[in-house]
Amino acid sequence: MTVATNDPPRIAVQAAIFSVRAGTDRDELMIPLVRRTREPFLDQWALPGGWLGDAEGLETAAGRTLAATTGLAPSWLEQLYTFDNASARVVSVVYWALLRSDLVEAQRAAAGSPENVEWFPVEALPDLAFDHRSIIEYAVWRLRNKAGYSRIAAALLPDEFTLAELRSVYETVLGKRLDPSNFRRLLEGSEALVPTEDFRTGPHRPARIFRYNAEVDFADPGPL
Amino acid sequence: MTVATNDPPRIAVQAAIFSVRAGTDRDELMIPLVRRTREPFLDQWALPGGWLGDAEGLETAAGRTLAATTGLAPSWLEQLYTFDNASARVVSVVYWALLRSDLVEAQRAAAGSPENVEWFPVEALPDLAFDHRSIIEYAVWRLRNKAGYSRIAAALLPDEFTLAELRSVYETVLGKRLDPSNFRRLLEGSEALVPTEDFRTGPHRPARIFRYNAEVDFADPGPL
DNA sequence: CCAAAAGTGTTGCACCTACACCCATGT
DNA sequence: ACATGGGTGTAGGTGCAACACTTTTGG
Repeated sequence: MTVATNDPPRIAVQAAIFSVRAGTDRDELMIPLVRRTREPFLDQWALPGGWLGDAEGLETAAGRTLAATTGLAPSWLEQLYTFDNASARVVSVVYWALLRSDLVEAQRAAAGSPENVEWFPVEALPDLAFDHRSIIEYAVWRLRNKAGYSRIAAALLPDEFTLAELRSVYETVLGKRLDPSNFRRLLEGSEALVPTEDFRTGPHRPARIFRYNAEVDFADPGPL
Repeated sequence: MTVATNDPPRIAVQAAIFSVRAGTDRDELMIPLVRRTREPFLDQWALPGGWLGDAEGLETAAGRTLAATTGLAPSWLEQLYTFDNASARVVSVVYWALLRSDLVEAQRAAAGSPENVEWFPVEALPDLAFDHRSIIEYAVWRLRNKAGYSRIAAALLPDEFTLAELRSVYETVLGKRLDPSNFRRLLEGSEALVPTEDFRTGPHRPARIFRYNAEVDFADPGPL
């Protein structure tokens, strides 16, 4: 692919999309990648994305990419960073997103995966096109970071969940075990969760089911 | 200004540039703005910026804007956010930067301010073009935030400084008074500063002069 | 009765805040 | 001498991590 030196730069939008998958030991943080169908990096895995459409907003374009890749709307979507590739005359705006794991499962069962899309654990990525590996690492860093002071992890779960399920998400995202009792106290003190009257049963004492407090925001003001 | 619907979007780069100015009571956080010379928002104040040049990198363009506005190179430069204005067919990548206050003073004394550039305290901004006011508020939020866990504030001072001078910068950035003794302990425990053998004299006990420890980074991995 | 997870209580440590106090200089 | 800021010491409080312990279910 050759580009005339004075073409105006084109604008691409890409998305690092995260969800969690139940694993045997602990859960895994998963990300969907697409196999490239053209040069450069033909047949390599890459972040899903596309060109910014005429009269299209950046976030809209990111949502469109998400829908094309997963058939779903994100429960969280935030801009990550804007990269330039002066030699290729491309500026690429990368977003990161969270999807509810139950919706991902349902969608896969119903519609299967689109051609050329595959989910990988972030701990075991294949070779990636461009510098997409370091972009993903940066996105993971942001996710971890934000999980510390915000309630984002909730966006990976259904509306209703037990504390153990939520804790498992945090453990997956943060990559370390958390003390159940301390975790409970932290969240019960935070106003972020509302207890329901329902319980999840199993071979153990029933666990109370919670939902998010819709009043509570996800911290940090955002650009606007 | 009218734009054909199918023009490719143009890419603008803007910079929110910060420095501190000694005030009578406490110091002030200052930001340079430029008066617009064309519609829309003719004659209103706005963030300095310009179009991304052919084959120019984003950060390079931000540095160029900085030099044009202040005649200086920043001691800190970081991408803030990318905004779109679909109706105007513009995508604008905003950076934020820190300048050493001594260099700003020296430059003003030597060369004066460029035409149409004026520094304002962030606490007393004029009416601004576009949504630049909220962009500046977001940049201030990021600066405050980062000052908490990083050593950025140092980028606003000369190479050598006393603890009181550094504390004053933190107080300006964070907008609150800090306890001198606790501030000292915090930084002395952090490895971020290296004591020199010099002292700053005045009508009081001489204050030891410090410099930054070049080994210490400014936290957070950045996108690459 | 036992295993397993839910949920409660308690203790200790680390860190931060506030503030009392001494030190060294210029005027 | 004294005013001013530099610099040290210390006591109280807050929050978190670790862990012992009780509770409630299914098998």
